[in-house]
Amino acid sequence: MKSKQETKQPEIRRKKTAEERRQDILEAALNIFTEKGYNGSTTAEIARGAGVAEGTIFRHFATKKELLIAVLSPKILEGIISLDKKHKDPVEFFRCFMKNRMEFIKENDGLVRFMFAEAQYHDEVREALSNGILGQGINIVQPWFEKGVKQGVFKPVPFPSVMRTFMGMVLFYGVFNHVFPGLSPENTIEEATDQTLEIFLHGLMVKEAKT
Amino acid sequence: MKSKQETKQPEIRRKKTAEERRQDILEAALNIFTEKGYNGSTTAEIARGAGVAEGTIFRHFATKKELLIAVLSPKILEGIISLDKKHKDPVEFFRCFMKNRMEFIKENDGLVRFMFAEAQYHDEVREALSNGILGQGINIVQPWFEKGVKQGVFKPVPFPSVMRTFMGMVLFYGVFNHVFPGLSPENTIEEATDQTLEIFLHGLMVKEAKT
DNA sequence: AATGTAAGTGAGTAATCACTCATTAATATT
DNA sequence: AATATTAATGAGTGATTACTCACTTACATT
Repeated sequence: MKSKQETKQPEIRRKKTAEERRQDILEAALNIFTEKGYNGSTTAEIARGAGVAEGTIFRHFATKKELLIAVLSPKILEGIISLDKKHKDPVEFFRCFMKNRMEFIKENDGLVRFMFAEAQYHDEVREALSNGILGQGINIVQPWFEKGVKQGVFKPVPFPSVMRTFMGMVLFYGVFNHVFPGLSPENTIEEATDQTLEIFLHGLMVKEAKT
Repeated sequence: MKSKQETKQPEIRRKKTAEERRQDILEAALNIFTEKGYNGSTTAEIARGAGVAEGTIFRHFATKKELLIAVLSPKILEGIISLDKKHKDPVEFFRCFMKNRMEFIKENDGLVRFMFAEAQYHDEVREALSNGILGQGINIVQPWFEKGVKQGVFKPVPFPSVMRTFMGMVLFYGVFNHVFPGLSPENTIEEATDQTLEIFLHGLMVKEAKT
């Protein structure tokens, strides 16, 4: 009789390290969270997605909320830092930065929308976003903006407004395409970036039409 | 013995019309939804907020989701239409429109954030938003934009990009202040609008710095 | 006053949820 | 080989959920 060996699972035990299991869970959680939202996702579904038992989740994360934080924390800074090149002038910097950000958003579209959606309801998400994105974002953008102002190429608009309009234009790229599909049908990232940057830097009005 | 008269509720019965009750429920639902999100809100809590029994909710709305739709539907168009004045030129129109929109968002901040947050997860919300806001928005904005292009005051940027950047800047005003409080500390709507409009119309760069 | 109808109620219900725990198994240590 | 440790399991649990329904009540009609 081969009862015990065959009736029980023959293969699903430990073939991965604890860390790998953790990553499986995080990955599945991210997928399900972004699709259904935090409160709309169940730990059972996440377990299924990760290919583990539900109890396993709680061995790695004390609560569901802790799982949420763990999912977002690394993602919040990811991609922010990748501004390695030395840019010569502020305009060049903003061009690269916007292109870089919009590509990131295009690729991590669901994640970005999820982060800002859940930030509405969870203090922890809001704080993580605020500390991560804003903190890093300011550190990177503000010096370049101020340099541009000093050089006389940028207007002395208050920096928060610059940051706000910039982020709004860039972040809304993902939201817009998701909520209003069918619009901007064959807009490539390059075109979208160029047109967004054009408005951000030079505005919608033609120069000659000065008041 | 006064048992039956006193143990039961002495006063809470019909003093309002069915329509008034419905409005009470919608109002309470809106408050609780915007605070905790759709899936984070319970019908029990909404009933409490509206001062009715839980069963009463389901006499007016078949399901919780139907309540969500009923909450949003009128709000989606509200305020959109209030562009009654005849504007003389496109620039003037965009100035008024942006000011109008940003005031609306400032006042209905929670609602707006809620709509876009839930649009991530519910097809019905997305469609309502898409049909309502975009449909009406395009009808209003596009003619003015095209008029401006014909007059030579606006650049011939593809309209979707104009709409997207405009909406992004405007809508993100509410999100920004909520997610990143402490920034732009004493920014009045007027200042914020002016600075946003400045960037939208003329861009961040000074004119002389033409390439 | 009697009766019919529409509105409101809240205890009840089946389903679902996040989370637990006793048990089992895989690895490390001796 | 024996033992200890760590990881994984999934049936079970109490709490919570959206929704129901038998009943009560307020009003309108006669």
